[in-house]
Amino acid sequence: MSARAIPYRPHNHDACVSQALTDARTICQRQNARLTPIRERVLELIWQSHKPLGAYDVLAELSSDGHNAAPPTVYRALDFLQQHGLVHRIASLNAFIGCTHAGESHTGMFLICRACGNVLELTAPEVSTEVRKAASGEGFRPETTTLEIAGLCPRCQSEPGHD
Amino acid sequence: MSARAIPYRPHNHDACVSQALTDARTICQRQNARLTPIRERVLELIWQSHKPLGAYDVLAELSSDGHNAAPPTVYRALDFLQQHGLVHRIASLNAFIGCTHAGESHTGMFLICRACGNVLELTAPEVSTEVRKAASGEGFRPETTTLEIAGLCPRCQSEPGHD
DNA sequence: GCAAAATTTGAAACATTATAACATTTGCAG
DNA sequence: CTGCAAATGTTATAATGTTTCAAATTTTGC
Ligand SMILES: [Zn+2]
Ligand SMILES: [Zn+2]
Ligand SMILES: [Zn+2]
Ligand SMILES: [Zn+2]
Repeated sequence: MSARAIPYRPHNHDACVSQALTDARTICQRQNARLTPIRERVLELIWQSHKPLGAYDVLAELSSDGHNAAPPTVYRALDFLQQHGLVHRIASLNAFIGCTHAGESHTGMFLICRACGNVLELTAPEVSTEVRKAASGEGFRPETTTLEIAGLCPRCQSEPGHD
Repeated sequence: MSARAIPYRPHNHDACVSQALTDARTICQRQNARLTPIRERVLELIWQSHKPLGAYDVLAELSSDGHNAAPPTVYRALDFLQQHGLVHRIASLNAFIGCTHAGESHTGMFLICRACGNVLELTAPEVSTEVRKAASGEGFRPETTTLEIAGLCPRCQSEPGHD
């Protein structure tokens, strides 16, 4: 819930992870939700980088932990984490990423670099406002928004092939 | 490429379909693309309603046509139709829907009714503008936008359970 | 503490969506 | 006609996600 690093550039990512885990514990406590070991481990795995991770990638990591897990284990953990706003699903990639605005009420907008795979989550109130306007212009009552932008991140525009 | 019907309400849908097919023929001719029988049939099936259709739904329809099709047949036809801007894939549903702005350069925004399943495609320039602004504020160069809004259409707000 | 209830996890099978690889056919240019 | 490229057929397989029921764990009421 403090200032966020820019995923596209090298940074102390361990700080991202431990911040995310700390935030998650706080949030779950506030919501009387149980952040069990499996759930916490899945969150940690999702946060292993700023590139979205597929459910089966998580599963593989759990297995190499020695944990004999099946797909429902992962999907259940991911459902829980989504429900409590700790991870987001990127529909265009069938993959999951840690929320960088956990605890804040927000509608995520995701900038997905097609070259390096990193994803930046933004909150863009002006976008949300225009979306709401467009929807209500049609009499439509919006509930959930999926907004994913694929393109090139600053770094991949200037140094193709990094990472 | 004329005025569009509102999917949420009863309308002469045959007119939607024949308009879509006519437009498709024109567009493919202009682009020197071959709208083969299979591709045209898949487009017609996709247009059978304003509810997105899964690839395997299309496959099943083809089969009941007596056409002995396999998944690649459908996915190839859908790829072709997408490439030529005749259908869109709805990422949040893993399903496909006919483009109502074929031939116009546009970025679709989809209003998806979670009750009746109908989808309205909009072009919202203000939304696109704000998205571009938000992206360039991060130095990001956007290429493709996925914008899908789930919620309740006007009809399902007032008459729950129709259709 | 202790038994009943609710939540969480384990495990096996299955369902759905999508692609890979290679053979065959079709349309078209020369 | 003939040869080439595009399109389709065919089979198999990969990737993603769900259902179902049993077992274990945690919470709750007493
Ligand atoms: Zn980081
Ligand atoms: Zn990048
Ligand atoms: Zn219609
Ligand atoms: Zn509706």
